[in-house]
Amino acid sequence: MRPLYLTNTLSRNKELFKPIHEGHVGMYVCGPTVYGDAHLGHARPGVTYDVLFRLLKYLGYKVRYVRNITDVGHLEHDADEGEDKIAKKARLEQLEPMEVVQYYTERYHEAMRLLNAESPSIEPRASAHIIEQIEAIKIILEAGYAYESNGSIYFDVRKYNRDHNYGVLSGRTLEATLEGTRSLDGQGDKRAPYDFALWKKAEPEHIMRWPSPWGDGFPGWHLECSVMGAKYLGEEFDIHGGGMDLMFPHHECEIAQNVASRGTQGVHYWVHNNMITINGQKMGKSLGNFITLPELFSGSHPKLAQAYTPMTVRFFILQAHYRGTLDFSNEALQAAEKGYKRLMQAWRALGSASLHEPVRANAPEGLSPSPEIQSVIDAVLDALCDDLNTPVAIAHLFEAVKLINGGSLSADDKRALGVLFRDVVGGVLGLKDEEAGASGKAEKALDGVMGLVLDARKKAREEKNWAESDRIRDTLASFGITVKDTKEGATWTLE
RNA sequence: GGUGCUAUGGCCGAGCGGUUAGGCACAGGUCUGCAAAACCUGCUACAGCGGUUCGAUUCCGCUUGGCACCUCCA
Repeated sequence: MRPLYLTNTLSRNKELFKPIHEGHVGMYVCGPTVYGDAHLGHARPGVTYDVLFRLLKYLGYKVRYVRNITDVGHLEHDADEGEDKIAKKARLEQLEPMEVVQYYTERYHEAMRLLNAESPSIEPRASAHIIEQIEAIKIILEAGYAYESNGSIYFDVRKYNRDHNYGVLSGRTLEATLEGTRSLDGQGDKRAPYDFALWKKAEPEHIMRWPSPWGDGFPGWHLECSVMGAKYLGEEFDIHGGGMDLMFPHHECEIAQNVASRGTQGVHYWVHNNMITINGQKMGKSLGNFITLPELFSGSHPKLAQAYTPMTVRFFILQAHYRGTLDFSNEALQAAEKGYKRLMQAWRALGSASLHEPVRANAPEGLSPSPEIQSVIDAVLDALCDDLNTPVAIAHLFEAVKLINGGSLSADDKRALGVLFRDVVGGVLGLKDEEAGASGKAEKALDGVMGLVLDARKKAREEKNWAESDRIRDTLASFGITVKDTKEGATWTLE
């Protein structure tokens, strides 16, 4: 099996990936809070961990990929009464909380589907694991690392830090944590500002609530990942992914909870993707640069010069390394769109037969491509296995594009590249040709009609009737159909 | 204030102690009735100041700038 290296936040180093159980990988990724539409930021982990999932499978691992849905809601401190986000939205729209959850969960799934992100193996909901969370709290209480205060349970960070290291992941010390802590609502119940809630007492107006030994309430927001990760992947598992903004406090607290409740940090490799910025700044509702995925795909946002297809967005994300910030701008997206199209065009030139075949996780079998082609193939795979270096992999793919466009490839070279595109571009990077293939009835009809039209134009050209030829081309262009004359004849694309 | 990250050519974005990343844009050329595409060529950057080194964009220090987290956040 080809070795895979991943940057582990715990060590801040690139480490050789070794799964706990040979041939199997357990991977947990922090999923969305479903109280609003998925935004540009969600696309980053959505695509990044999808590629990791696909790559692991390509390498031959059997992978269980768990991505949670946070439907209990987190405390919203900028809300009036520390009201639950989901409950607040429900109040505003006069909906049941679970109705909101259902609606946005489906919207999220649709956005991920459009981005061609595969479904996780398990997608557990926090609300379906209240019992497990209560059990975990009991254990932490018994272990002495939590205390009850006014109907809520808090994690005793100071005590924990005496026995263990609170800050292994983020590199913070307790004092450092204290420095920046601001005074927040409901701090009065805590012994120390850095203590975090395991269980929160529900005020009467709080809609989302569950009974517990400590009265009606809801679980603290760090707990669900600890509990669901252990439930579906075991008390120790291989990979935990999420956004860098979750590193502290969320992931740090997860580790503390794991150690306190089961005596192990639980996670072997912490993988963190960086943020997407807009003109150098983080996206935020208050900054007015908050773009949702539906808006991005339809172009309906003042910051957008045009609509961008899901594959353009995916390609755009893949063109940067996941650990660096990625700056969004119309220019950058437009450049990505062109690059993506060029890559797809080369794929098409390779022969459409290889486009939609099922992926088989094998190296080109029985082919003997030229050394030049083989080295490109190796370079692409090496890059992907080097901490998911998709930009370098793509750079090498463009070498292949040049060779393909150059035309003098042997049959074996073409087939080897066909396998590379099918398994890696399609299978691992998850890129698909948005223009390929007529699938619907209307598309098939258009295909036929276009054949007819181009036939007529061909006739006109043979008669050197340029006026008629150009008239057809210009008219088609006004419908958004671009005609290009190649050596093999005219081709067309619909914008 | 604390913690961490970062500073690359017109734009996006890799990388590295000595070699052209790549994409987009731009310019010239080939091809073409024209256009587009494709192909070829050009554009050779690494914030500033010191240091280590035979040699630094790549390592170290300082300066200046940017960003993120510390508060829900992908």
